[in-house]
Amino acid sequence: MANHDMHREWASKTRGQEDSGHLADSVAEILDCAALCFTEMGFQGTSIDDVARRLGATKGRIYHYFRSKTDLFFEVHREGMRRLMDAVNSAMSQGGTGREKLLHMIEAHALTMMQNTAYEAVVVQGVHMHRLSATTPEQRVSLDELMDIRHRFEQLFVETMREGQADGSVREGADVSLAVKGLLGAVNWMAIWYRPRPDETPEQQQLIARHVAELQVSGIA
Amino acid sequence: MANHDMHREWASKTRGQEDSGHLADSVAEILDCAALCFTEMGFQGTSIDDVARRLGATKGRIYHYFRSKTDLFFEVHREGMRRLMDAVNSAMSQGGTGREKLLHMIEAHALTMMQNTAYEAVVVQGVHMHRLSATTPEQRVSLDELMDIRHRFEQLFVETMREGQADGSVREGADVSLAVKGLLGAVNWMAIWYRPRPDETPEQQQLIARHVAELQVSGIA
DNA sequence: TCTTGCGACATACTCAGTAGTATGCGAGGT
DNA sequence: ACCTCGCATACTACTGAGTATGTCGCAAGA
Repeated sequence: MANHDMHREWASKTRGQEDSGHLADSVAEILDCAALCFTEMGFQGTSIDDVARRLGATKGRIYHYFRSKTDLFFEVHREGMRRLMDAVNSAMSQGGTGREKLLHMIEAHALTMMQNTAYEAVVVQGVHMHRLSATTPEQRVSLDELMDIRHRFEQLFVETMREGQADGSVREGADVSLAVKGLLGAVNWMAIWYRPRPDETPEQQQLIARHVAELQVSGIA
Repeated sequence: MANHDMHREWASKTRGQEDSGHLADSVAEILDCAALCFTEMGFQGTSIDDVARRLGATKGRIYHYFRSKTDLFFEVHREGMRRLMDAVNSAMSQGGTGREKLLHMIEAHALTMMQNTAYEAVVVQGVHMHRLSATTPEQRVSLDELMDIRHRFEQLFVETMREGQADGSVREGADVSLAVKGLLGAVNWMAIWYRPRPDETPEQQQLIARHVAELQVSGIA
């Protein structure tokens, strides 16, 4: 019970300023291992013991910081979304026409997917879970919160695309909402097929990301 | 063991000509319910008892026709892929330039996604599972087989796009493989966000499908 | 007509795995 | 000397896949 409150405090702390202790390291380490396990074996397919084993520890350590398996999953998801948001927000705030901004946003999104495969694969999984009715009452609150963030994320693209239509850099007549769902789908799907080559340089990653973004903006014809 | 062989025979029968008995109905009914359960609660989140309950029956009925839960899942997946393949193959065989064919193929794919939400959601889930290392030796054989079909499916798009580049209807310079992964991602992502409106007519569905296809071919700019 | 066999399930188990808990325990700070 | 943090250990209770066996109806042969 005291434990329980501590977790929540923790969540807000990490979201705010980084605590300069070993605590943050320990939590981050757990999140990293959890992200890998969830990515490789899925949420239900991963047992807490799996994560613990990967940590070289036992359940005790995990349950000391997280109330439940679901809580752990959501925290990984949240971190993944945070990284996505940061990257896209940053790209969006660098001026240009609507079309240019959109291009940079998609590119940033793609690059983040490629550089955080584990976390972002969990994010994609979480979006899937939204359909899933199999959630306890309390978990649904967390899920809804995350889906709200997800929605705001999507709105960033919608707004920028509308901006592009206003300044003439994006063609009119297209259903903006549908177009955004399409391009986000294309990028999110990278979680399925993209695997970093062992010798892949950041420059090569950037090239792929740019290519994906250009295709979504300009099409193939 | 005799049971086991029966299942396999069965699979080939259903893939060939329809048997005009109650057997096919019973199996199809199970597949339908399983597709819904897997879609709503995920593979691991669905218990055989869940499927049975939805059928208004018990485990016995399911295990009479399927060796294991995994087998059931794969059979649903296979059916979903079959429907996709049929639709896309049919669209591809209707002439036109490479670009036109590609447009029709994407449209057919999208429409199939919208008209078979449960089965196709399972297909998407199955593609996810390919990453998952958590599969028993024998299951991996089935999974690999399905991934092979999946790969041939993807190749249909790749070939058609190359055809389009040859006849000048698709622009050169684009990485064909990457482009195909992008557009397939956009369409597959429909499994996440698309829900048929209660009063949605087939014509409206067709419009959405066409729009999605056009966006992928022409881009937004 | 009887019965014999089998197909199509239902019932009643087993048992391994797993989320979550309760408690122990050493180290470091005060 | 004590107390709390940061875990490890040792449970519990339950779920859920798979199995073994029973049962009922029907169809074909004798």
